[in-house]
Order: sequence, then C-alpha cells, then structure tokens
Amino acid sequence: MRRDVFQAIADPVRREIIELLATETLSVNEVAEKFEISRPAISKHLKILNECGIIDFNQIGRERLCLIQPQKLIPAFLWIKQYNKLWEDRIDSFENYINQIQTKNDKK
Amino acid sequence: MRRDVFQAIADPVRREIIELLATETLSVNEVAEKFEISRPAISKHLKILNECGIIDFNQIGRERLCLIQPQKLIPAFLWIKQYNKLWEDRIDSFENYINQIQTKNDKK
DNA sequence: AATAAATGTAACTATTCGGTTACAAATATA
DNA sequence: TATATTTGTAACCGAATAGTTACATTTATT
Repeated sequence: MRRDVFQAIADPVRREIIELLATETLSVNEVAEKFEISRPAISKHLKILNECGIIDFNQIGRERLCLIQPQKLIPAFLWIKQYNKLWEDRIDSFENYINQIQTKNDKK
Repeated sequence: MRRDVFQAIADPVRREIIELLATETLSVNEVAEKFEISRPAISKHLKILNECGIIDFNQIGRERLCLIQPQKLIPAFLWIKQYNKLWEDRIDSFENYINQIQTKNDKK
C-alpha cells in the first residue's frame, strides 16, 4: 500500500481536512461533524494522513486532537515547483506573442 | 471518475512521465520505452494526463507526440503553496528555539 | 457502579486503479 | 500491394479505495 504525500492529497476529503486543521486543531469527532460522511470514514482518512505524517495526534483524555504538520507538504510543493520556470516561460512567451501582435497593430 | 491534477500526479509513473516530457517531447512509443510496464499501460496513463490537460497530443503521421502543458500544474501548486507560510513559521519558531538554547549555553 | 461520550476497528460492499494480453485500425515503407 | 510500425481499445484480473454498519474499548460523568 503506497502511502505518500501525493496520494494523501489526491483525495478531496483529505484536502478539506487539511484545510480545516490549518486554521484550528480539532478532535476526531469535531472533524467528522464538518462532513456528511460517517465518523469511521473520517477516522480512516485521518489514519492515512497520520501514516504519512501530515497530522499528529495528541491524546487528551478520551479525545484525540489532530495537529497538522504542514512541513510534510514540502516534498510535494518542491516537486511541482520545479516546473514553475517551465510554465512561467510558457506564459512569458504567450505575453510576448500578444505584445508583438499589439505592436504590429499599433503601427497600422 | 474523478479526473483532476491532484489525482493525476498521485501516481508515480505519471509523475515520471511528466518529468520526461518536461525536458523533451516524445511519441507514445518513446515514452513507453522508458518504462518496464506495457505500452497499453502507458497509453492509459497518457490518456489520464490528457484528460486533465497536463499533456496534449500532436499527431504527426502515425505518431502522436506528447506535449506537456505545465501551466495545468498551477492549481495544485497554489493549493500547497497556501500552507508555506504555515510551515515557514513552524521552521522559524524551531530555529528560534534552537537559537534560544544556543544563547543560553553560550552564557554558561 | 451505571451510563454516556469519543474513538478505533472488523467485516462487508461497490467502484476504481493499474496492470495484462489480444486484437483492430491507420499510416508508412518495401 | 503486401508488410511493418504506431497506436488505441476491449476484455479481463487482482488489489486498493472509499464508503457503510456493527461492535468493542477507554475515559468521563452522574
């Protein structure tokens, strides 16, 4: 079973969980309440996020608080970031092309 | 069938295809030759990448050239990027903590 | 001590995923 | 025209995914 950050953020529910936990620390039940799906389903998503280190648990009595570990997103960030030169060049060359046409039209 | 950039880059083979096509445009067969798995398997991966716009095809005779469209990675990039303030603060506070300890030790 | 609350997990199901082999179709070459 | 090349796709398979309900366990409350 593959368990990496790319696979973790592939699921829209897990991305939403990350979004929630980025603003506040919540217990398992509090996370589950924010969704339509069952608590065990959320429990599984949290387990997957925990297995790749994106969240840690902090047991307080009978509650488990879910703490985000945002630095675990860095590898995925860097993988995508290596292509930003590529898409910026693409956009630049498109803008140059537009400017070129613009200049031609201005001359008319 | 969900088909978005997050799901596209979740698979390691597809990430490798993106890496290949970032440096050169290749035909379907040329892509397949770089992998151990069968050509139809690669064909499926290319189809998925195409369905979410990450690659375009350019038919030249009987060959189909695979052209990367790196700007399609931008939404995934931005989604992750919104957390970089979060992990930078985390790293900063860790560094501050280390510096604090260091300063204490220096005083001894 | 009895009950309520928070949570994990087992068992099950339907669907998707990632691979395979076999075959068909289109195009280039001899 | 016959053959080789490039490619897509159908049919199949096993494993993983994402959900469910039912139940067990631990901790807090009454």
